[in-house]
Amino acid sequence: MTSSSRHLYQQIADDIRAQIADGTLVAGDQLPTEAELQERYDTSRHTARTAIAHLVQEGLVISRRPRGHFVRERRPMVYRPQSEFKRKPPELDIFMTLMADDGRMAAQDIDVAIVEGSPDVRQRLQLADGELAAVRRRVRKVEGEPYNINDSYFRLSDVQGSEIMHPANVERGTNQVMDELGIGQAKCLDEIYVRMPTPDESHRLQLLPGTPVAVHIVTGFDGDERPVQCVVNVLAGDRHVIVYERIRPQAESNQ
Amino acid sequence: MTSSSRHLYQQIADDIRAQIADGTLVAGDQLPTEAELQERYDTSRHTARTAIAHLVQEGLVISRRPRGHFVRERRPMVYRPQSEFKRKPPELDIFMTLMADDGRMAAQDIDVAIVEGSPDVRQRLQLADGELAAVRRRVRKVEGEPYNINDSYFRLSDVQGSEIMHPANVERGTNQVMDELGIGQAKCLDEIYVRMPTPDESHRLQLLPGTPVAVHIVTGFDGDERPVQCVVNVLAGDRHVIVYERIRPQAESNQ
DNA sequence: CAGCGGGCATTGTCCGGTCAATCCGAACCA
DNA sequence: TGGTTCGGATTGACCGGACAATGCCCGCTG
Repeated sequence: MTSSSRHLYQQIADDIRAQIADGTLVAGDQLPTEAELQERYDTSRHTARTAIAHLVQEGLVISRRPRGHFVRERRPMVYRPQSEFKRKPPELDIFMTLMADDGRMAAQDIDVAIVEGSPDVRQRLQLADGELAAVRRRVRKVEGEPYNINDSYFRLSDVQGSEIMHPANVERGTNQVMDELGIGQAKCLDEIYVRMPTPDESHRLQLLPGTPVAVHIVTGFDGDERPVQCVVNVLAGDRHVIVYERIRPQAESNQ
Repeated sequence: MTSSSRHLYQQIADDIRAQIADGTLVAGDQLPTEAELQERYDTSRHTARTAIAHLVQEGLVISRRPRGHFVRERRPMVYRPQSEFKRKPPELDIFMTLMADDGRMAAQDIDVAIVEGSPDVRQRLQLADGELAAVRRRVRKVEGEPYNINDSYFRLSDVQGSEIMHPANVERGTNQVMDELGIGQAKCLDEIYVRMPTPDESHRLQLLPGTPVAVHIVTGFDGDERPVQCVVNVLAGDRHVIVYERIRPQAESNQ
């Protein structure tokens, strides 16, 4: 069927991948079982397994033991870092309607702690030696499934005794609270890293094998360029699209 | 050493992962060989291999056959979607200096073609049935290593006969050319998807196993909300940080 | 008809092995 | 001294096998 220079497990994977690409196999379909592949390609179970394992690592296929392997589906939700600063809901949504954005934030587990913070966080908050941070840790869930991990770090001295330290949902938003505390953000810097999850993240987000994560770090600065907040978001790659809108600086129509 | 309920290959992987986390093993260090692990944990080579394979898929470890397995290093370059629209180089670079941003764009291979375009692209450009697109495909390299794939799609009717159709570097930038053609962009929409690479992408970007990609799609609109350009960037996850700056709308200091 | 339980198909974890491919370095030769 | 050859260490690609874990279905039972 395929060329002979490639390894057998690659040929098997290629064949299945091609079937997924051309629509012979669609999302939700079951793949041939390991035993079937073993027979069809006249090989060992080990080689058939290796082929499937590669497809799993590519995020194309999931295993539902002991039912078999299935073609994976992908339904990303829109993740919009800018919405934090925007009053109006976004316009510019030509194709957005495709996305499954219906299911609402059902729940979020919140806990608050006083911590040292990782070097990454300490650096971004420009904490002095020995200075501590407060962190609000949230796991956001949609329909029971965890969607992202959201850890917001503050200088402890900025927020001590405030509403931010209470492990309850702040209805009007923590940004509003920060404004009231006189540490409102004037601008912020977003960094997005892409990598495979740690086993811990994988567990907390209930990620399937072959699912990378996006780490979105927001460092907020007040009017004097002083960092006042550092938010670390870990997003499941298969459940998100990150969206930004950009307007050209000297644009004529700034509706 | 570790608990017994977890599987043996997981224990081995956990131990090595812990050593990487706590600095016993640092970037570039060699891992124990499969034979060593086999003996140390009194197991089969297969199990030792499985443990290492997991670490490879997590992006923590690379194989340099036949020298052994090594702790992977990560040196991301800053990728700044907004720079396209900014005249001045960015300010707000408190910790940016950490990043290895020194090596310059050494080369980029360009080719131009007239294509139908994938459904994704057609939809974003709002192409009518049968309408064709022009595409400038680029692979950008730094020091010989490919860094990202950059495919810019245009409506063929917009750019036919223009400089954009020439497979050569356009010194003053294609955006400038588009302005001159009267199809300048007023705003644009960025989408960022995170997933594992296809084998083709993996090959073109020379990705190591366990490296996800970010797909950054920019749809550019003119003053009348008409899409005039759609750029698809595929970025190697281990070689990029995506960075945005955001200024609060009604900010007082808009320096 | 509902609930329980046991068989069964399938994947997951392990064991054992062989041979090939690859890079390094040391030994050897010109 | 400089190049070349060759062996060794290591990973990669396969083979074969055994048993465990897990849902699902079906048939039995109350």
